Amino acid sequence: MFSERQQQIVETAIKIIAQRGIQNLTIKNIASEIGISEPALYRHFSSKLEILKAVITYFQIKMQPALEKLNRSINSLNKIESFIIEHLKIISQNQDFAKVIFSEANFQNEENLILKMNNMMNRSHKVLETVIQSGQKNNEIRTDINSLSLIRMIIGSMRLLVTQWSMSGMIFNLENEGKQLSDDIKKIIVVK
Amino acid sequence: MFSERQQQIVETAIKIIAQRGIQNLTIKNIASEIGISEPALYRHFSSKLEILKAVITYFQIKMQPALEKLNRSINSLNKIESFIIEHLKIISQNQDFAKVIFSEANFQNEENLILKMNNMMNRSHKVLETVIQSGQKNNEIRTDINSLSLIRMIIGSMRLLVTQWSMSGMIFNLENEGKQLSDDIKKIIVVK
DNA sequence: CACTGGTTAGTGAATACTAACTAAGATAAT
DNA sequence: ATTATCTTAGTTAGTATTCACTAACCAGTG
Repeated sequence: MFSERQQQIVETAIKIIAQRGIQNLTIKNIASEIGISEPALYRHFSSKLEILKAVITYFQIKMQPALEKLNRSINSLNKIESFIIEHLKIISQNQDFAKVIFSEANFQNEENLILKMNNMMNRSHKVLETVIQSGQKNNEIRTDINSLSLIRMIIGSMRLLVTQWSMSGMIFNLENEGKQLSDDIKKIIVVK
Repeated sequence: MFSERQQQIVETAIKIIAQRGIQNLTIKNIASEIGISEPALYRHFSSKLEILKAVITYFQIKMQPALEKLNRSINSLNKIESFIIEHLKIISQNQDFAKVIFSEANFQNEENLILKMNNMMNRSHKVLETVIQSGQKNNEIRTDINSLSLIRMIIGSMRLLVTQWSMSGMIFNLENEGKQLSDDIKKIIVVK
């Protein structure tokens, strides 16, 4: 899908956004970070917009395993734990992701990018929704709470955790803190 | 604190960020939206950075009442409900806020702005933390869940709700949806 | 000898900000 | 009360810099 050079460009773009903000994502900065000239970039992407689209696609590819692994659990609560832990594992292994992935606002002014970003998010939410609803049917997850609220609490707290981790300068261990959060979420949603 | 013109500039800046993204927040765009010339802006703010600082201060001022009103309740659960509802009420009355206020990434490349934004957030979290901890002492809020996790679930779900509202084009009623979320949160944290 | 992936040199447009000037109103001196 | 001066908030016309992107050329590889 992406050539090696294209991958390098996308990774460099993410790095620049993470470290210096989207305002500093310029063709010149990407090129000089890689060590090639500006026009050389255009041999690999036809425009800056195409690079941004590729950034989102790259996220999608990288985060995919977090959605697949949860099928290995049968129990709904374990699936939810897996959903949380696997997402956080990938993010903590790709630290630059944290500053960029949940900042929809970064891409806000390009219709295409919003759509692409929304699709990615929605896919993720849909997976969690399915897990929750089947868990409620199986009487593993309490049914006196709206499933939409549960989704918002789970994904919302995950996202906030990542934001806090990123704003703190990655000062704490994301996976450990995620395990604690996941345990607390399980306690809260389980049928007693 | 802010002159009328300064207020108008700040409000226009928020409007532009909300509608066209931070990349389109230029002195020229602010000026022409207001109907004055670019240099006239510099009579009111010494630089673009000062305008962005003022944007954050403006948020702080506007959101302040949401933190004050919760003291009118005695019950901890009601305080939490008030925390959620009052925040959402202000945001739904200032729709442009939604796209900007929770996007820390927008201000990511200026040390001063990150600090200012973090302070604002932390103040808000501290208030909620106090409520939760005193609620746990009074046996109104369950103590088998880490208070930090509770904070993350409440604020995280609130933020996600606002993000979804904003990304959907404000298609649903934020306050109603917030009431539902708040009810579900109360159910989940109350001691039974 | 064509293709791939580089180069140098440049373009027009946009950006934050400045210089120099001005008209209207407030304040102060006579 | 009139005149002189200062301040405020605006203007037009610029500046240097940066931006995304292009033209034209070139060296190595199959």
